[in-house]
Amino acid sequence: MDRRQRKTRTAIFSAFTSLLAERSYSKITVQEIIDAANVGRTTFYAHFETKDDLLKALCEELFGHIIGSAMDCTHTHGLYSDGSAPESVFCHLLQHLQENDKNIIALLSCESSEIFLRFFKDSLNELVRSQFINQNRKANTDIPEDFLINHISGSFVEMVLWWIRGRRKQTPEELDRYFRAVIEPII
Amino acid sequence: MDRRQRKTRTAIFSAFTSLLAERSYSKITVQEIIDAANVGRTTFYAHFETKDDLLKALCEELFGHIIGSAMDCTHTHGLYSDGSAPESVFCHLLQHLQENDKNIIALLSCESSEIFLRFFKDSLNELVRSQFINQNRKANTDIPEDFLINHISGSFVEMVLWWIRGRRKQTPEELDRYFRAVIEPII
DNA sequence: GCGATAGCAAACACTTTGTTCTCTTTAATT
DNA sequence: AATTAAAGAGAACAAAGTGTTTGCTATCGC
Repeated sequence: MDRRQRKTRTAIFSAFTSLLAERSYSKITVQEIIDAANVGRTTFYAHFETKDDLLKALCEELFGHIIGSAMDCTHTHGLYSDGSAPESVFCHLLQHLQENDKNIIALLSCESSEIFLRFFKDSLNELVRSQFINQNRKANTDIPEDFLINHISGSFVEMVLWWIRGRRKQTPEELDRYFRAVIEPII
Repeated sequence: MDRRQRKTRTAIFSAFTSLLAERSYSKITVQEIIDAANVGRTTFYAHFETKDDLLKALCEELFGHIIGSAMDCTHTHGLYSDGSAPESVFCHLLQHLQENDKNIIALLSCESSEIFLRFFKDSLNELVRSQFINQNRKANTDIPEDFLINHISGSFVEMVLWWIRGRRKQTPEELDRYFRAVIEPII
């Protein structure tokens, strides 16, 4: 990709992220993004069809990265399968968030955080599902697997939301312990 | 309240609900609501300041009712405290949803369902918290109560979302059983 | 029936959107 | 360094949506 293109793309993403820290997604106008990013109107529309399209692109950039890295992690340690392994995928994910790559914390803290968390949950659901396939679990066979998968990814995302709303007072390791306490008894 | 006022209010709510079944919240315009409800522009703005204001009013009408009824329920049976009581608050809530009063199912099924579920979760959180206060629980004292409250209301809402996305194939009683299976072990 | 209140319709100023045009700048390649 | 193709800037545009005002009519509660 052309150096200029990368530059504008970054400028737009970064302006958008800044604006999201102040205002809700629905209240941000394309014009404001353009002004903050210091690009021409035409340029914006050459990169993204609409504001929604920009949001989607940002989400893909954010979570593609994080989930990809978590996927690698599951190859060595599978979910919570082996009891007391300190390295769980969830802990890894939380540490990754903590690092705040691409200002992901700002986006998950903003007024419109739910948009991002919903996107996050969808990606996470796939990850959890892929791990559920080859796993020796407790005899919860009367509870549908699909329900459990949703429960795990759903409550993980709700935990992240809780953590962030509470100003992230816990370390990823603490959070991981909490999460284990509510998830391990049922899988 | 004036009979005419009630009539327009209902017309607007109902038009808004119909539109939400087709299109996402953000793509619905005030003009469309006005046309669908067959009211004058001035009339709409006499009732609601903005589209967001209308949404808020609708949510309050919906969940005020449901949560209020669940509150009564918790007076007799407290959450899941007494082991195998068939009447849990959660089951009650699910049955209430199933009745589809005020077309709540349509709203929770629509493209913008998350807006409503988020509102639902906030109300639910209060309900769960109020029940947690006077309750003899397991010795999970090293896990913060606040975390557990969030986990319970969060995963309930995620379950409802899962249920609705899966076209509500389970009965409220089945769902309640699933939910018990993942919640009772930890409280 | 009467006064008060709610609703309607049209027009309004204003904002936002997405497109089109022309012109300038920059990158990659030779 | 010169060339060419692509990218960006800026202005202007129609179209659509918002929220308000004004003048008039219909309806409610008493």
